[in-house]
Amino acid sequence: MKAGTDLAQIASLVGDPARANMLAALMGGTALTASELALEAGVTLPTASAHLSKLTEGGLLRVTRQGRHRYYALAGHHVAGMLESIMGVAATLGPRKVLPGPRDNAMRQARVCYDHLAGEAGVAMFDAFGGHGFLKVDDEAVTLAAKGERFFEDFGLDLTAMRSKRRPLCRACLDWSVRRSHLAGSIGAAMLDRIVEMKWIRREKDSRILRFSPTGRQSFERMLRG
Amino acid sequence: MKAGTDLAQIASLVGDPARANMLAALMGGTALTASELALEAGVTLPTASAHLSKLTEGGLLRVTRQGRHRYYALAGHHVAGMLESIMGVAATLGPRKVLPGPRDNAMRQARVCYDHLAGEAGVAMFDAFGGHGFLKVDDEAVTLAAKGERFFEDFGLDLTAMRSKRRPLCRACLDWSVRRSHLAGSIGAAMLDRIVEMKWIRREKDSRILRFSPTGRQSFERMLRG
DNA sequence: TCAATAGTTTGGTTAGGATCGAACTATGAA
DNA sequence: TTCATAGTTCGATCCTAACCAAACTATTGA
Repeated sequence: MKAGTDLAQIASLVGDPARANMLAALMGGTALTASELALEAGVTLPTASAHLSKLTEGGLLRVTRQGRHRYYALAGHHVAGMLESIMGVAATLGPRKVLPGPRDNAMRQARVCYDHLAGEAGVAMFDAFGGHGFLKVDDEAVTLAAKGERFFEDFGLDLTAMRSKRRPLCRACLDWSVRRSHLAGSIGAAMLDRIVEMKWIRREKDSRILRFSPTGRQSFERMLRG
Repeated sequence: MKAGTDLAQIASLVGDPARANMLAALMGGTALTASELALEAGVTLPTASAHLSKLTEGGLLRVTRQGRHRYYALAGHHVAGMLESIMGVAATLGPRKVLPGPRDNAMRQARVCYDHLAGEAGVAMFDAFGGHGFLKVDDEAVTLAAKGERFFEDFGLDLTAMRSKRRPLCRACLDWSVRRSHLAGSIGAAMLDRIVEMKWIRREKDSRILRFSPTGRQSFERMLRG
């Protein structure tokens, strides 16, 4: 009985379309202001404000005030993980009836899943790392292999710093668009950071879509080949 | 926009207290009839019936007819996983104000989480397996070690059969009651089966609670010591 | 100090959906 | 066949919560 109440409380927060759209927008990983989120959800500012209070009250969002702006972000990885797992269930409900538009296609190719690379590019990267023996993949269980340590360090990641954090180094995250796994965890996040830093990929404004630059795609594919 | 709609659709199914209670009851892993679920949720049969149609329609439940009974169960592990992840988020929202009753205490000790052992006993088992080097644990990433293969085979599990399934062998599942991980995946499920089979533990009727027999607890602890 | 922008609060409207009783269908038992 | 039990469908009621407009507060800039 108790468990059910808790379940319902959290789920009902996500269960409203306006709020769900806000949360989906925040899956992009960047903090957004109340007005941006109102626009995203297609409601007026007052309505958005009420929703945002509920979400923060409910522990799903974290808010930081900056001057006359209020930036909202997901409260943590556990929330992001929960949202992805809900999307995962949604994705199993039969293939989409509507044909994917161009926007959806871009999403399917490469997008950010909270703070790491997802979509076909993410899956390809995950598979390549497994194939080269950088990661030891036992379905959902992923561990870093010695060969991988060298590779990631060479690529510019600071593994020792990451190990000191509580967050797991590698994690498999089920991709709702492709129904296969991509790389999450702190290495996943750091890889995306580095790839953006090197300008292989550019984040599209106010969206989860990632766009490869022509040379970036080449470099990325060269990396996958090892 | 699209992602938000999907999110809301699934989440709103879980977001109703009556439905959430039904789902929580089904986390026990056993299929239940419509009347049992009505009782569990505290609603009349007609209401329950409506909810159950929505849940099956929505792809969260699977129903099998048996004579004049209809047995409902979770549609799959992805649904169970989603529910646990929602509970996980709920658990982070500050410690419970109300003191845990005796029922809650039993739950906290040992319960079934869909099909594997959870609660303090589950966490203890997970830690022991990690400590003995049966499992290699890198936070959430868990892999089976050679030493573990021998152990589990000796304990009576058929690993080769499990490997042929799509389900991962080992997975860490965050325990909402203890805020630490326990063992899920097919090995987790098989371990619970075996432990019940050997009568170390007995499932309490119509509940997720597991009760150790006195000798069972001794054997269990002996196993943990290795 | 005044104007402009960001966000919250208040009050009133509306719609969706949860609920139940009563009538109906289906399966099993006598 | 007839009765009992399991479950669904229908119709009506009721309540919550989402929504917006307008008024209000807070921060920045001039």
